[in-house]
Amino acid sequence: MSSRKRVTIKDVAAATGLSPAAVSYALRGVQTSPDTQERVRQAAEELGYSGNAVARALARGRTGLAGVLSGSLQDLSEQRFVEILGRQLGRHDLHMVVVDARGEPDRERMLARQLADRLVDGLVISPLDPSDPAWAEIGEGLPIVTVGDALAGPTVGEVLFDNRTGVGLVLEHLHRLGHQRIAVLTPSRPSTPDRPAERVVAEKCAALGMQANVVNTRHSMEEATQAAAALLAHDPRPTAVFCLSDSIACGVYAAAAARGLEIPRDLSVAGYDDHPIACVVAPALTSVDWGLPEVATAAADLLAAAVAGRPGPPRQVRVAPALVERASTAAPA
Amino acid sequence: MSSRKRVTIKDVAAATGLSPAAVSYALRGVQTSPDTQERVRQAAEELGYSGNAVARALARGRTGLAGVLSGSLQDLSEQRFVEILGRQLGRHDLHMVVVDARGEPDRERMLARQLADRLVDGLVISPLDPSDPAWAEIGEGLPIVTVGDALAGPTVGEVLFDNRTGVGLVLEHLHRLGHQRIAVLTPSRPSTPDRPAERVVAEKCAALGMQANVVNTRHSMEEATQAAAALLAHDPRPTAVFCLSDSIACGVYAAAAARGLEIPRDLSVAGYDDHPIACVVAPALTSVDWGLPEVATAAADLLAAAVAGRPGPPRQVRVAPALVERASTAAPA
DNA sequence: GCGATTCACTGAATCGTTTCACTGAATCGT
DNA sequence: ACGATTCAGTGAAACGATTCAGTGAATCGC
Repeated sequence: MSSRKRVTIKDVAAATGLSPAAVSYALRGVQTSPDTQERVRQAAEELGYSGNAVARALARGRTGLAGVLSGSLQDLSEQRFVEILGRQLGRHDLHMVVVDARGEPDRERMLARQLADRLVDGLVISPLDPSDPAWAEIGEGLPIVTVGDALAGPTVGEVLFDNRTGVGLVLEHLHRLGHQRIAVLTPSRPSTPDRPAERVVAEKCAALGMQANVVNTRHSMEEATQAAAALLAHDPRPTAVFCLSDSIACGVYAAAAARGLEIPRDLSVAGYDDHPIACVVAPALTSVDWGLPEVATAAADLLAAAVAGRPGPPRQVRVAPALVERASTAAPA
Repeated sequence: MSSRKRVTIKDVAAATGLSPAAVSYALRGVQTSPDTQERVRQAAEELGYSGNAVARALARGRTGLAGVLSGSLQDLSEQRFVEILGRQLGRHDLHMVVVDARGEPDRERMLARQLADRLVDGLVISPLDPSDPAWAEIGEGLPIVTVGDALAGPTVGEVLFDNRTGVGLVLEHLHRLGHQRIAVLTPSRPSTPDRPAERVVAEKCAALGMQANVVNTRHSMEEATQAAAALLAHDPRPTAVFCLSDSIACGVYAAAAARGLEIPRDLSVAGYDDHPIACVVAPALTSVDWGLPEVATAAADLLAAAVAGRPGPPRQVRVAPALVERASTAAPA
């Protein structure tokens, strides 16, 4: 590609007859006379000089990069989260390194380790497996902000979802409508049956005296469609499906359509996270709103504060869920 | 956070009585005896050593990072593109730095410059303003793969959409159905009226003798909803709306619902990019499929090849569009 | 048994910045 | 006019790896 060599600060120094140190100062407008600054700026412009971010990062001990470790980027809501988070991190001059655990806790741990090697200044993570002891070690050397569940290790900030309430809102809603035999589609892998959200589902169903068939799938619409198809072929068929993401709910819509089931007449469907498309699918999807924009903003601010070295105890932000009742849930036939 | 200092290669060297160089070699399993390697590995483990990615990047001249410059991350299809691209880049041991131009060409140029400062090994970009002369300079020093439109500068690979055909498929479809007065919702900012896709729209409409009202909006569903609301309040109302993304189409759905218009009876709607939700919205959305997974794979492979220094001329991949007719388009009333 | 090759490892240079500790000159207050 | 501050700028030491050139020792072929 580039035939001629990269131009460094030394080249600018040579061109201006200054020392590299002076150039470094001048370019940042400190400790130098205005006319020197102008002279340096001009020379830099002419030579086409544009720093070397890696060298700068090594010297200053900061890369300006924030790691974002998504549990599953296939989920529409996580995609949206990344979009908004990026916008908010940008306000603090941080860029995102986005990596995707794809629902696999092992991969999540591996990626966190990789990123922690000083490539990123901090990490935002919505953990698949918040109880993994590895977090203690990783959080030791790197500012972490966790989103969703509390982490088994030190963090600089936590944006915690009250999943107990969130799950409760949906299950009580379905219970109130008269559903007794429901299915729950969760994005967990079998290897982490202990995820907080799922534990809450089991507890709450038991408390309400509902019979719940909990099925694991992934966030991809395609896989959720398959899982839902299997579920709906079951006899007796559940009267309602609670999906732990709106992406999964979309999969259920597709499976229901394929089977000729009409929502909500033949089947109630509830989602989770309240993605904007919940209003556009038909029938409009009942879901649980967490105020994702505020969540992302809080996460970004917490991380930025820690990266900038602003002191303070790990701050917690608790976000409350709100059930948004739409047209996809009704009393069973 | 971390009370004790970061452990470096020198610490491992001291612990094993070797030189830093030897440790460096041993950890990569070259030029050292097996038992030394084992000894080093063990010491590294005990000390909790885990390289410093920045220092490594400086020494080797590679960061292992690929920049991904999205035109507008609000677009569901771009989000999906990022997800798949990340998966494919991962196969080549590249992580993604994801940045969002948010539809602003100026921001796009600024971000490209920022990333180009050796922070990333290469850049994947779906350009908002492919004709910007700045690309020449940026592409000079950095492997770039462009997705969508050809860039006004050197690249190592191009995945080109045949927008002429893609736009033509939709417009001909609408024309065939009998639509004469249509609206086109594009995500462009007014500052780049010259984007290839839009130019094609104008040409094709003229060729078909259709009257097209081209309106700029953004990829966010909310903004598209507003733009569509204004559009639908117009008298005479267009009989069809062609949206240059499925996200925008979702906005039109919302606006149509708010106005009590039934799709496709009162209004035909066509999308672009064929996101999976096109099947789930109601009525199912007519859209144009580009084979996004293949596009992302091609882009990742092209970039990885260039980053790895494999030679070869800039390869071009042209992808052909396919119209997917669903239930959102019909003959006007 | 002897020169040539391989092997395992070392020391020092390198990557391109930033920053610390100085220095000589100019400016200051008194 | 004199000691004390600022100011603009320098040289060298970080930052933490990789890698080049070199060095003894062991191994090889013959």
